[in-house]
Amino acid sequence: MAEQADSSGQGLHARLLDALGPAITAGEYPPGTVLRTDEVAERYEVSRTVVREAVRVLESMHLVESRRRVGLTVLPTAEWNVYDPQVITWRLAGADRPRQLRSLTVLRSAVEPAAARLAAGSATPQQCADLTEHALGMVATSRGHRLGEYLEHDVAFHRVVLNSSGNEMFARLGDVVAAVLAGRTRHDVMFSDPRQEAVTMHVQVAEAVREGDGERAESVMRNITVDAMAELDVLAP
Amino acid sequence: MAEQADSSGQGLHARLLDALGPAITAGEYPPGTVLRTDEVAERYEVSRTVVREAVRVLESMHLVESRRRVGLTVLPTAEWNVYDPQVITWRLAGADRPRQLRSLTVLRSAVEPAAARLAAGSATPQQCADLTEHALGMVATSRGHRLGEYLEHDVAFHRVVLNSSGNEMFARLGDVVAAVLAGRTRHDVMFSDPRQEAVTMHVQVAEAVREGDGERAESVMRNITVDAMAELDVLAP
DNA sequence: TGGACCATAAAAAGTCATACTTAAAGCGCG
DNA sequence: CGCGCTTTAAGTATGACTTTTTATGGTCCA
Repeated sequence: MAEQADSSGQGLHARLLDALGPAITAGEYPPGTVLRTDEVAERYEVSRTVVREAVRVLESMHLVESRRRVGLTVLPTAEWNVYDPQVITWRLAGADRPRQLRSLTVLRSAVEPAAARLAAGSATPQQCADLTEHALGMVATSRGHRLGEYLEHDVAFHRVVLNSSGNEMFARLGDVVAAVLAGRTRHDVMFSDPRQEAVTMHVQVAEAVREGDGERAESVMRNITVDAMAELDVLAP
Repeated sequence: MAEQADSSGQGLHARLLDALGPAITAGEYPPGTVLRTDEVAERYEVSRTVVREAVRVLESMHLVESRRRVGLTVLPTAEWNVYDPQVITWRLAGADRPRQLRSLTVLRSAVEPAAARLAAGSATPQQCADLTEHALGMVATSRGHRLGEYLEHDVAFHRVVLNSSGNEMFARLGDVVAAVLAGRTRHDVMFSDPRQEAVTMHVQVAEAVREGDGERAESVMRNITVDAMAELDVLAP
């Protein structure tokens, strides 16, 4: 079973965060808006302590700035820590989800081919096995409207590639890729089964990595990401 | 002048953060270590309020986890939000700086060529002008041990490329690139002037972007990053 | 006698209210 | 026009109380 995600955590401060974060990232409090601690405390019926803790976190995400005698100022979008998983989650849940999905897909297009190339040079036998397993899993579930299972294998596959690259910066993008992939199928119900060519390419990446052919792994993965971009162009405005 | 960086901020909680963050990322409190709020409060001579605020931030960076009846547990490295600018700063200042520099350079190698290609398709005239200006600035300062000025142009150049890509995820990596470039020259005093080929390549990227030649912009930028990787291999073990 | 299960106690984080300190924005006076 | 005072809101500290979770210990059954 999938984990509970890390939003909606326990504790008042976490719940306040899950109220403020989405509100800010959704533009409900546009940049330049000034809030006061007491005001927030009253509105959400929590103590100032709780508000301050939540604010410290928002501040570390560069969503707001707290200044004495002024209050909490919502910062312009350009300042936000857009790599923070929580910020990504909030934005994906909000109004500019399409734009966000596009940004992330472009990032994927840059990172995943590079990761695949590196993976070919440093994946462990276990990782190669996992790769093959999930690629075959995708094949097996690519027909018959088993999108749920298909997605799980797809996500796992890309996670393994990123982890196998041996680069921790790449590895940490696993959640991002998962969010993008999940978003794709969840957003609009995909009636049709995945395209067979896409499935085949995953198998090929697994092969290339197993054989240590970085060049080919990168190249095929690049085609996968090109596909993803194209798909996005069809679905989104 | 360069900005004051956002570490060492005002406020006790920020200072506590600047004590705990580097200590944790440096492995001074290894993963699994358990701290208690009161203990920390006493050791750093601050109130529990302050400790809790700092902890909330560390928690949002996934450096620690706070559990009732247990305390603050330092999380394994794999959990850390390695894209958080503050975490990057802390780690670059610490012991595994070389490893960190390498990770970030690999990331650059994946992202910057893609960014250059996009920039060729969407850079404004102003951005093209800036690009040319900084490329020429690099040429002008590439001889005569003017590394300080050279670095400034270099950083500015790469920032403009990333911003011109029109992708906010890429744009936000400007600080990372700046940190890597700065680290390169600061770490070991570079006696020799930059290689002329490297300088020339920057001029070529500026040209390609101006002419809208994404293919070439990407290709030359890729060579620049290959150079950066090679340089790292020479300097680091 | 040994093990499993449940109730209870203790420990530490979480929450709240309050009092007090500090910095800075804005106003008014010289 | 500028200097300083006032006022405001964030920052800090403390103590009392709540909640959750772990660990302990004891009982009951096999």
